[in-house]
Amino acid sequence: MANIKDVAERAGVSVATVSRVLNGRSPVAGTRERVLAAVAELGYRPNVVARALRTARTRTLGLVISDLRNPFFTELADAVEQEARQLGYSLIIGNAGESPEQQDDHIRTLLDRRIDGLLVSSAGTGSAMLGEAVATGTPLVLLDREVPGVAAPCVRAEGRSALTELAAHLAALGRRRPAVIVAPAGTPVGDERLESFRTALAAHGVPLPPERIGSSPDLRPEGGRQVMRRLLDLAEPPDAVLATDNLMALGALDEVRARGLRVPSDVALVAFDDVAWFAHLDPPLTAVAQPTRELGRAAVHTLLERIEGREAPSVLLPAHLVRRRSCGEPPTD
Amino acid sequence: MANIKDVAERAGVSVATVSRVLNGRSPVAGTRERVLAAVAELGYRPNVVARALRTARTRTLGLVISDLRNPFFTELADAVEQEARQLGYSLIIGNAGESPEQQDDHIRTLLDRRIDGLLVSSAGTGSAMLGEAVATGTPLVLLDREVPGVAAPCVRAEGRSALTELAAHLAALGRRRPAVIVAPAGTPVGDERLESFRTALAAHGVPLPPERIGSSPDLRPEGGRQVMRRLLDLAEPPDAVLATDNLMALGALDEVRARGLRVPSDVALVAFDDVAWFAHLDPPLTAVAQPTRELGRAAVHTLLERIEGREAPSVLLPAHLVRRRSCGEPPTD
DNA sequence: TCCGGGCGTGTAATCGATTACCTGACCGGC
DNA sequence: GCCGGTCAGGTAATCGATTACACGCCCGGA
Repeated sequence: MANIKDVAERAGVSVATVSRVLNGRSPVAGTRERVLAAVAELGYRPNVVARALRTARTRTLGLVISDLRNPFFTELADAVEQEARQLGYSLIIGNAGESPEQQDDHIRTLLDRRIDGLLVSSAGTGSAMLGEAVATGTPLVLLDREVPGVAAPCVRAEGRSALTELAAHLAALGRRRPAVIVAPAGTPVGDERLESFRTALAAHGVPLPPERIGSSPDLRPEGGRQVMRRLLDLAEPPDAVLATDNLMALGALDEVRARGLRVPSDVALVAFDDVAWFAHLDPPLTAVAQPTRELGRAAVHTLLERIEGREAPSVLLPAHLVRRRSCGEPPTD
Repeated sequence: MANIKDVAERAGVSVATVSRVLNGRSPVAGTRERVLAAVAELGYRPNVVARALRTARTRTLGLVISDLRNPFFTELADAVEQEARQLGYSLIIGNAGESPEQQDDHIRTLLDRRIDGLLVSSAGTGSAMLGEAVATGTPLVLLDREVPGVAAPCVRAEGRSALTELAAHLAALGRRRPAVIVAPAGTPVGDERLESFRTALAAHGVPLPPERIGSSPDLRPEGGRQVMRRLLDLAEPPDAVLATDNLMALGALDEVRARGLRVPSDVALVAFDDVAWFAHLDPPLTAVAQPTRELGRAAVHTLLERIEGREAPSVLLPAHLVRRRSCGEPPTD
């Protein structure tokens, strides 16, 4: 592959001039054209590696995602990638698969590659490498999940208003015994969603007793199914269940069906994260939709602010309720 | 961040010695330990960018995936990433979103970054940049989709045996009017699947007339739904439908339900690509499962062969039928 | 005692760009 | 006619590693 020296020789100028032409600096018309002609003839493309070494900027961002196979995170990763590319950055995606060790492994690799900035939707309750990242001075922005003790802005959605709407929706439909399937203990988002929902229900005089709150062992269908099993075995089983993650909701739905029960007539089901598939389930699932694309966009912008040395606050975007048929009402559209 | 010179000074040796210690060459015990101690004290990590410039190897692979939001490709990307990482390579994923322009954009960027090798599951019928990649001498391996005119090995699954099994399965269940929803015209995999299925059906004396073959305008649910609409409007509607992609199958299912018909009693439904969600649909979908993990693994290995300058043949792995309930039989397990 | 070989380590070139600094040409004003 | 300013463009240092080559030391054999 041709390098800058080849171009310089062909155009009869020095490498400095070639570099200046390509970076839009001084040269005059005649020289400029000769250089551009040489570039075109040789099919020259600057070596990004060499440039990165010299300028100490790789124009690459890193994204460590907690679980790429969870469709919510797939969408989020896609949104981040698109925004990054639009702004001239490449993105290296690492999938932690909900394992803190793999997450650390990825962060380590990304730091070694001298990425300009790092986005992390942390698996588990955080990890040692996050501190290391901050220590090296690599700009860091947390995505979707807050990590206690890590000094970095966090970009995520808040469910308060959507859950308020949901509580009203359920109350209007006469559901009086709600239950919640929450993420494994210690996940901050899960706790927040639970509390918001409890508060919203209370406003309608509907209680949320401890026995109708189940913590799933994992963020996968099987975990959701286990909790749903326990809930349906209750002497007074719930008439509406909110799962705080889309995969857990799927497992919960499996359990309902396995018992020959029906959604929504026997029990209403609502999920967090409105993934594309929900519209194709039977019945289509009512869901709290996070603004995925905006989250990705905001995350990249926040990170770029930090890369350019500016302070950047955390971002909280509102989620909203998408009413479908899993609570017993016809869809609004 | 500390560099190799800092380590050398601290250990009282030259940079060459540090490099040799870190790369497992000559130095003797005493020196070696002093260097390692200095490395530990300074928290030194080699600068991958500088190393890549010098050695002309980035230890990075590129993957351009046709549509990251299609769960089949998400799984495939995940499989590729895991295998690459295990072998000491990072992976940069680019999502083409089924657009040849975006695909070219990504390939361009990846070549500029001097990745060691490129994996592409090409969107559309291929693109100009694929030729460019070959021209630069960057090792290239095609994934899932063959591209005519591009001289590169292709790693994919073949459905012949699974479709033979499927034809027998359908025949045994008394389905005599099969139909197929194929990918947009010109997609080689789609054509192959269609022909394999036709041949397999013929062995059971079941015809597949042209009016029961519908080509979808895209690889998304809406396209599948449109074709299904046409099929169900036929004077003699099909009693079994095979969709050659998982998203088209979803749309087809929507149409069946929208008409108040049932799967499998009114029409059987089978999809290509066994994505995790299929098991959670109602009824769980029978599917032709591609060996995703093995495909990813084989793709990375094939690419590494080429990177090391060896010839590598194309790889064809067998898909297999996963029987669930969407054709009318209870699941085998 | 001297010489050769092997081994450990240092010196410096190199990868391909960017960029600070310098040079020389040209022009205008006095 | 001389001097200073402007500007295009060249020279060379630099980023942080790897590695060819050279050097010096030590040891063994003649």
